[in-house]
Amino acid sequence: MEKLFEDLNSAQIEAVKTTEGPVMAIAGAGSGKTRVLTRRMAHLIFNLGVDPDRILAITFTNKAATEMKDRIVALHQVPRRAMWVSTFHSMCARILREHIDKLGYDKHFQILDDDDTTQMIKVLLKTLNIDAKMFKPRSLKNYLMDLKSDPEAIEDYEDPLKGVLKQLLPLYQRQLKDSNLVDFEDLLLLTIELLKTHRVVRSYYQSLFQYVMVDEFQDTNDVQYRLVKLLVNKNENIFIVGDEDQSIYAFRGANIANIRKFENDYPKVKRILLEQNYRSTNTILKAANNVISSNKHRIVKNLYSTHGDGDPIVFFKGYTYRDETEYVSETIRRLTHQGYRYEDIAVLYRANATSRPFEDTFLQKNIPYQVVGNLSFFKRKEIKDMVAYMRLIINPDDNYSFRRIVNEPRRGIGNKTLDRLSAFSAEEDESMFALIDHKDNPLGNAAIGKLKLFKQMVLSLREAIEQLDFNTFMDLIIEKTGYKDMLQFDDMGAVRYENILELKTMLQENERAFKDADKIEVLTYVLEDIALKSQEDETKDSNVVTLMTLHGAKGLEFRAVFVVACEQGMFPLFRSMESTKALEEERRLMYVGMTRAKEKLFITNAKQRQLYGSPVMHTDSQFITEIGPDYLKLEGLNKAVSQSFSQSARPRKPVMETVENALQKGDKIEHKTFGRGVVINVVKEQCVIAFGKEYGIKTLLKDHAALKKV
DNA sequence: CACCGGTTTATTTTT
DNA sequence: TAAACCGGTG
Repeated sequence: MEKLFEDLNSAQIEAVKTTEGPVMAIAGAGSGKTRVLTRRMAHLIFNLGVDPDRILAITFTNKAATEMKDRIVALHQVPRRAMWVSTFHSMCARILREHIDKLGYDKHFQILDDDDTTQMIKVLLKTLNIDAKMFKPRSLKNYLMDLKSDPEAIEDYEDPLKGVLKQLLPLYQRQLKDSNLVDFEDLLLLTIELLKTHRVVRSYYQSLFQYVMVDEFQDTNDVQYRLVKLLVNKNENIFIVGDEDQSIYAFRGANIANIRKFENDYPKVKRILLEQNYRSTNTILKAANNVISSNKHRIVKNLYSTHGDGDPIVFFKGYTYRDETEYVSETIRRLTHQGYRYEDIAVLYRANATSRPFEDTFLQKNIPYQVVGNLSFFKRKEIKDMVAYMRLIINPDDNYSFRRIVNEPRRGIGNKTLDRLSAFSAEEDESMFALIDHKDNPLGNAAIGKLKLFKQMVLSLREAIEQLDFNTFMDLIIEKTGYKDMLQFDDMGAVRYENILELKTMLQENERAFKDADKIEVLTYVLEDIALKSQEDETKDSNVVTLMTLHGAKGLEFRAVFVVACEQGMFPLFRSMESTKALEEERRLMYVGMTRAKEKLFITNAKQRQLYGSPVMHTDSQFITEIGPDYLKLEGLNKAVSQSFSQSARPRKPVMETVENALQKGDKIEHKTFGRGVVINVVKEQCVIAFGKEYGIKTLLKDHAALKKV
């Protein structure tokens, strides 16, 4: 049993062995945080005899949860299902599935993902006669979610937005409940409500979870913090791990201050610092440290590594993005000749769209790759449609799914009809599906006829489910709904059909896992899984280069890492350049990116990049400057034009200077009505300016009178 | 109601 | 650039 500790350093051992009372581990990048968590869990189970299901371990992503479970299972024989190792959201779903009836929902509730929520808001805006141009559904969604966790905050908004939100929120919430749906925020909030209002349930879970661990604590938001507090019992056996330098989810409400708050709320807390880095070379660590040290207000850590200095970081600058993708491809080729495998290499970028040109080049050069997280499998239209069919079959009250597929494939049921039926549904307080053959419904006979046929079909599928295995059941769905026929006329039909087959496989796997369970229960569970795992994590393609966002890379490591498109405006993003807070978060993102690399780090960019379809000139990311010249080896344009660090050395074209002296990219401006903004592009007489949230991005005449440089 | 084609518009990160 | 949106026609 001492094996559990033999490859740990003393700080790590302390973190593993201190099981009683509140503990906070400040874990720098690459300090073996996951190892500590896993060992701690193993220590509890095997040395101290704690039941696996009495430990609650919260991770940030499904990927992390799966990995942790794998490690424990591999280490010792513990049944997977017994463990409470999950994300906040899936933990909540698991609790609610058991108890949600106490809050007036049905236990077959389904989970609405973000896209669904936005769609729903769009429809609601229409019924409220609110112009979706003035109030973007996407940003309304964000406001709405914020408001749900903090209803008081409504007073902080100003009319007309305030008025819109006041109308929208109750309507949205009622629709959800009527359809027996919950959104991501509800999962957390309803669980809190449940625990607060039901003493018995609360004390059950509090005594069940003898030990609670929370990973990536710097990324918890206030609601999640509240939830953790509710689950921890008076023994206060809570262990949190975090690193404020890696907090990159403020946009989702993550609150770094929660780390400090934790120290206040649990005064007996023991603080452990994990400073030894097992991952990167000292060059990489020092460079990353140079970058992050520009952030104010942080606990200064002293990361060190025993891996030596290693190679310098390469900074390649290309003229166009083509140069950049070429360079990355060639370098990958070279690395593979030096013994690197494709799976040792990652290409990281700020925004998903950046992956495109890299994919093109890799394809052309036969470099095997995998893009993580872009259009996830479960977000594809055909999959969403199939899911909607299954949801409606399980739960006919689900107006949202009803609307999605009632005319997919085309059944001659148009928007007019649906709007009427929807309004009627609101009046009668019954689902659209149920009201189809209501005697007073305000629809034409033709429409009623078509709707009745649809209803018949859904009901017959509902009857079929208990008798059939999932394989036959899915076949029946695509057959009866006409979906299969529709695909034959679709250019993408074959691919879409393939995807549906994949979904079928997934259902069958679950069928096998829960042999004796009721079909509807299993299906409910699978649909929940799909909603929570919109970020597919089972793409375990072997030996391929990984392309992903910097956010997606959190918690991972690679022997060689490329951080690409490092230009002012791309990374950090234009929008983030206005406020220090946003800029500091971008900087942490850079820190996370750099510290993913074990041996080799490449930072690349291009002077000119295609943006919104037209070429735009960019300067180097300020983060490159922040690394400082000592750790960088220059390649590409850098070499020819000498260093980008001495501004004066760079020759300028005087012609452009005079033409464009009025406004330039990156200038901060003030507009009479739109307020402050940043110029993100200048094309001839026009310029594109990013204003604050309310106004978004606007294209204006460059020398407009309302514009003023600040 | 479905379909076509022209026009506008938006570009961050994720459970 | 590409996807979403709009408005007119069959």
